[in-house]
Amino acid sequence: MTTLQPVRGMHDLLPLEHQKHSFVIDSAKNIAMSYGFAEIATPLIEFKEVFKRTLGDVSDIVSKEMYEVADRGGEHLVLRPEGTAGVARAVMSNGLTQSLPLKYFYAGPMFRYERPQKGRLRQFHHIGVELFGVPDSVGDIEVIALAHEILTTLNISSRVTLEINTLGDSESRNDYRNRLVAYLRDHITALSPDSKERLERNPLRILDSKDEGDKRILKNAPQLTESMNARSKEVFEKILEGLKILQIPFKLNPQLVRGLDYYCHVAFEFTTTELGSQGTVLAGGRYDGLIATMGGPSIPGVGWAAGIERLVMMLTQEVCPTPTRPLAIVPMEEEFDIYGLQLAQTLRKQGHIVEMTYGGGLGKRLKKANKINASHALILGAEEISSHMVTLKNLDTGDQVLSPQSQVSQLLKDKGVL
RNA sequence: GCGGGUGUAGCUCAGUUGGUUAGAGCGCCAGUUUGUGGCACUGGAGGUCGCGGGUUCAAUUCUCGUCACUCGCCCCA
Repeated sequence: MTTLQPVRGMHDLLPLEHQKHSFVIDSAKNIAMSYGFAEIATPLIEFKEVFKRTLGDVSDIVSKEMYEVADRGGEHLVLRPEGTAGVARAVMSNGLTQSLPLKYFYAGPMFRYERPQKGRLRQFHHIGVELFGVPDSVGDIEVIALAHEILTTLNISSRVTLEINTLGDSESRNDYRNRLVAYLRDHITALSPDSKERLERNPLRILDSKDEGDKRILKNAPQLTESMNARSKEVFEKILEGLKILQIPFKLNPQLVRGLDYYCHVAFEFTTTELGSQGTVLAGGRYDGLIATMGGPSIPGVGWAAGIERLVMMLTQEVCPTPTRPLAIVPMEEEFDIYGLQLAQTLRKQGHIVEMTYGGGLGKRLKKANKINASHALILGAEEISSHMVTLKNLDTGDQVLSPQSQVSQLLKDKGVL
């Protein structure tokens, strides 16, 4: 029995669920394309270095959450834990840095060796966008506007809050980091065990600690804004101004920081209270140093990623498209099946969705037609076949008419049925 | 990685203070209906009570372990 279980934290996507995933992906992709973003796909497996260098050695993702595989040549490979580093790698591998800007959309599975929960799986799915080569705030604004539009189309933007903050440029960020560490060192004995450890590895993350004691200490801690230099402040102001003009509501959150090393300047998250402790639905920011960190030229970038499973959990019934009802081919006897297949083929070419019914007589097959939620049954008995006719039965009203096979498509289209 | 909860039919859940053949609703299959489905009625299939060890004359029930899911922490989308 155990071997029939899927691997922990990895789920099958059955048709009902898969439809929702596809709906999210297709909606997002279409909107992204209307902004000029083009779809890209990178391998699921990369050299470990790709993530180690970009995400930062101290991040949990790199230090303990990567699925590692050694290939037969002894290379250290990993299943990708996120999409940005792979896309950045592809940009360089393919020499795409020559014609900027680059605007990419991607969707696909990611892998993290974490303890599964609702909305947090070991194999999960992201959609995301990356914009390379635009240093100005328009880039940030546009990318956030794109995110907002996708969430609006999926009908979840009203149940989500855009939280936004700036980490400043590296000068500002380093200055703040030093001041924060100095302050916290004075209070180290009162810090929670988690935060004591973070003080060494990733002090900025202490800012969103949920520990009450930590929160008390942080009340008097130096503020990020105090360390912002003039340019960093100006850049951030411009972004906020742009969001206001585009009427995208946001909430400043000075505690919002990023776990991953490559972020600078703006950081943002669309969060919800509907998903328990997995409140972040879409998150991103600017990563001007990323390409350079990987050994490429200094090319700025900004982007975001969203968890498809989390988006799917927030979908409401109304937005999910209901699949078009099929037409059911109902041959009355097995020997007529082949005529049914012929008719089905013709109708599909004319744009209809057509399903065969398999096995049994008329009664049984109508039952099956009903079960697949067909709108009409196309009945083929001895009489119909000898005269090239078909009985078209409306399964909602029970009405039926005899029609020449060659005219049944037109008949349906006249009634508005595809 | 740490702490708590849960696990009985395909699904949602009853139940057993440890005792013979473990139940319901929905779903599924068949029949009433061999050229007419849905509704109704009748019948049927489907469970090693998550898995493994321990206690006991006897374990689905008590106990330990394990796996999965779930809630919180960590982290993150």
